[in-house]
Amino acid sequence: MKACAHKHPHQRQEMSALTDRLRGHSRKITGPRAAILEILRQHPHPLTNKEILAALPKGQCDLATIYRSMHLLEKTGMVKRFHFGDGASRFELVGEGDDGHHHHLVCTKCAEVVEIDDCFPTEVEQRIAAANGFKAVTHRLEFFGICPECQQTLRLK
Amino acid sequence: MKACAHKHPHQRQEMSALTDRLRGHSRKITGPRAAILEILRQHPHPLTNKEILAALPKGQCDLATIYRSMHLLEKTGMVKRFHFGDGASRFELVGEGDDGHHHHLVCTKCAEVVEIDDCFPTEVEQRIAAANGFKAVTHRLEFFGICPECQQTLRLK
DNA sequence: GTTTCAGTTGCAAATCGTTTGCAATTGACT
DNA sequence: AGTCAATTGCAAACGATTTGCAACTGAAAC
Ligand SMILES: [Mn+2]
Ligand SMILES: [Mn+2]
Ligand SMILES: [Zn+2]
Ligand SMILES: [Zn+2]
Repeated sequence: MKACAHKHPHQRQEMSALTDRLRGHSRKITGPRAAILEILRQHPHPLTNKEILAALPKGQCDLATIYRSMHLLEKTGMVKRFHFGDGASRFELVGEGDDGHHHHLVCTKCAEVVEIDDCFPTEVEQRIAAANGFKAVTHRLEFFGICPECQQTLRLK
Repeated sequence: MKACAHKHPHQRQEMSALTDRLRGHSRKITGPRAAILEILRQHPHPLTNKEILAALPKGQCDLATIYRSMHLLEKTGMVKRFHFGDGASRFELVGEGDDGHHHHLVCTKCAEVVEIDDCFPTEVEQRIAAANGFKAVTHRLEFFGICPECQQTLRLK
């Protein structure tokens, strides 16, 4: 029995580990980047760029810089991009060596997000890939519903 | 044994059936709407609004009208909206009585789309919903990979 | 067939998330 | 401290989508 070999989702990463990873890609550790990483570190859920901006000490960093930073972090595999179906991309820190693949359960009323450990069955995915001659097949999967609190709210109306 | 009771994916619908459904929602059958429905009828895959516009006899209808029509058709349950992760929404006609829930396999190189019949296991989804106290849980799921033709192309480079 | 009017449309302007050009700034190395 | 490529802020540009508004048109009612 393996003891949690690789799936430690949402374990807060050390800031030094993060900056080391950036340096490893020969990138500068700038004020804005450190601030952004700090925000991501503190939030174990996907954040939009605007949410990151709002969480930042005001005037700490321009929105355009956040967009550029997220591209960089995505390219270096330090964050994973998620889509919840509204227009905006959301980003979450990814553990070293992890590819960040996982899924969420989102409340369609209040946007609460729950991290989900289940994944689409590999065998079925492989069968789908093979049946259509596709290679390197992966998937995006998100769940949507009404959270307990919003069920309450609805009942009262 | 039931003979294909409800899942007849992508069976081309009669235009009259479509206009009847719209009338059923007390909406006018206008030139633009008929033209849009005709395009959707002919395409068994999700289309962006811009693709619909391009497929339309030129000048047949304004892009804003297509956006408005897709909202209407979505609200009345005649089309289903899909997200492939690029900015744009895509729409597909939904059979009468069907909710249109299904998934796709998309080539990340050439954007070819394959319709998929598999779905996320209901039992697992229910377990996820129950474990988190969520109600009315559903999911969005799309597969991405490299299609046979693009595998060829890549090999040649 | 004509009248009537709410529903619909085209067009332009507005909005939203995101990208980009550019000149000024700044980490990291010497 | 000096150098220089990488980085940033700011404003303009962009692509998808929405919206205000005046003109227009199905379809129900005469
Ligand atoms: Mn997550
Ligand atoms: Mn489809
Ligand atoms: Zn998965
Ligand atoms: Zn499904």
